[in-house]
Amino acid sequence: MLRTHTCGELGMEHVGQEVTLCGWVDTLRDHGGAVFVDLRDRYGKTQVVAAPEAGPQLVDSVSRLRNEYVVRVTGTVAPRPEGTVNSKLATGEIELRAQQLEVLNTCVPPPFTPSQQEVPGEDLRLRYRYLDLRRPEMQRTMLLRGRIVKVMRDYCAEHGFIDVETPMLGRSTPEGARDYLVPSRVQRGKFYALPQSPQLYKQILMVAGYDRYVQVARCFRDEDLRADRQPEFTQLDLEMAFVTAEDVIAMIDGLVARLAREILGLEVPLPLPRITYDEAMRRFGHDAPDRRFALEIVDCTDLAAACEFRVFQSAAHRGDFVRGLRVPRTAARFSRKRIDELTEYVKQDFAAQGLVWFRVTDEGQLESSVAKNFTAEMLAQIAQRMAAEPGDLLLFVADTWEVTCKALHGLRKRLGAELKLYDPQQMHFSWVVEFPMFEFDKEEQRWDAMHHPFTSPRPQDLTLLDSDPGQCRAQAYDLVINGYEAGGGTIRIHDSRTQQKVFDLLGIDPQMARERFGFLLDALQYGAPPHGGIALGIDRIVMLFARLDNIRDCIAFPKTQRAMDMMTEAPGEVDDRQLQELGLTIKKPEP
RNA sequence: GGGGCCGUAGCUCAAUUGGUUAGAGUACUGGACUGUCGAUCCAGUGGUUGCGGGUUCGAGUCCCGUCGGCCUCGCCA
Repeated sequence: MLRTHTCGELGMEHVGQEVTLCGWVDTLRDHGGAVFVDLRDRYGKTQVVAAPEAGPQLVDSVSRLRNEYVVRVTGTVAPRPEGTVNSKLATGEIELRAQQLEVLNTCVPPPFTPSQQEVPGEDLRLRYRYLDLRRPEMQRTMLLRGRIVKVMRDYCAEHGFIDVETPMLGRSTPEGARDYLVPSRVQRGKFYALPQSPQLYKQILMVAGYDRYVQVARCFRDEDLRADRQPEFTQLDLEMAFVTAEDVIAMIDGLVARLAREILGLEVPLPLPRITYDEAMRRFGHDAPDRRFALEIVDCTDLAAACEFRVFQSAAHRGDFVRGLRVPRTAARFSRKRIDELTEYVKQDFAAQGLVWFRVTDEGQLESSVAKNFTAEMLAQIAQRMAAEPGDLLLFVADTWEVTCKALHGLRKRLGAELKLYDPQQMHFSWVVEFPMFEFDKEEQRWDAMHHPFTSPRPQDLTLLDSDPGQCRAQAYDLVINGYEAGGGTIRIHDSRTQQKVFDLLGIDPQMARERFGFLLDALQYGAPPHGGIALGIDRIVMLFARLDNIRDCIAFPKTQRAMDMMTEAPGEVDDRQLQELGLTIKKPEP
């Protein structure tokens, strides 16, 4: 080792020792006679002093150091003179009296330094990611990520899970997200697909009898990015045989509690709270509600049907819904302009027709530009239904079920943050269960799998497969943290007859099924045990545990919104020779 | 594919609602300084205002296009 200690560990107990440190020059303070260097590595910072006693040559060479030079310093640990102790530094009681300096490497003037206070623009940070990753915030997140993954691995190992790797070069299966494709050289014109998840492999491992499987698995989806979505991301993927949904949920409950305890020092009471999908949509308008605050949706469709206000009445009469939020004690803070902004928001982002609002007066009356369209009695009924109190603001959307869900969820999220209805440090873990098996695709006029086509219906809903697929509920469960889907899983279908039925419903005919999932159907015939599992989004969990609002900050080398790596400039063009070998020609877009 | 925000010195930002020579802090370069820790003091270098067009007597500022970053709808079983 080129060093005897790190820059974060020296203290009073080391005084008098001769030590050698290696690190980067974080800051340089040159006083002419004495020069101070803060030497930084990932463990911390230590002040190095080149004092006149060490000789003019050493002082001179230390003063010629520059930001981010990599150096090796040998010297004696000394207590700092009285009054110069730096309490902001873990090593602030001591300093290293330099005797020897070796410049291990120089550094050209960097576009930004880890020591500067302003965080540079994200494009610059991504381009010079190696500098960005030197920043203490980034190092803290990366370390946290490592600890989280270790807890996950330890927990799974302790519970008998076997870590098995599955292929990255697989075959494209239809539905789901768009695949990233890899052309085959040996079989011209054919393609591998990078896995969207190891779903089918892990089911086949269950058939193989590896009854508890786990993998920290990289997954790829070629879809548009978001703050919480990257084209490649990491899942804690696991699967268990001879289990019910309860068993999987209980297993993850234990993991969540352990993560909360070991990473956040938080005791989370188990079992984690659960609500059904239907309840989530009713109360929160979303299948991954942020339950750190209330602001729940209230249905007023029945009142609307009986009222004189045409917007409400006609919505109710055509089978749509009138639902609203009671925003407590905010009427005074919401000008017409601000309400108009919210109206614009629900129109623009969720295609809602509009927003109907009421302010609750000190006397408990509802006032609004549309209030004249209601009888006093109806207003009172609405106020009562909404549990309105003086000073509240009531917001209503009259639209299809889907639009009311989306718009009110959007409003709820936005108002929750803007009005600071929750402590951003707070963590809320919960489950959403009993998802529908299918959703109806109106454009294609057919049923789609809500989760994936291997999801098992609840046993009591099996008959609904034939009679009323829309009512059929799946043995599916999503882990929700602070309004984010942090993981999701299902009990799978383990008999080929049920599987066939589901394929039929989804319009996957036997031949198609054969071509695409033949290997799985085969496997299911060779003694497949009942099985199920879950995949947790590691990047998102790190993001939430680190209290960040963006997934890129939890990934060492993330991609931009256009799926570019700004450091390597991937994706890049390839040689004609490479294309030729693959039998590919590129159709250039017309200018 | 749609909507929105942003792009000015290496970096972070400012620039009178279109007006003269585009500024500040920091970084960088040189100098001074023996106790600093966001060191301080003095001096200096540094600009195609992302790019292209347009409107105007005059554009960093307004308009159109384009490139890039971010947020978002669609999309993401």
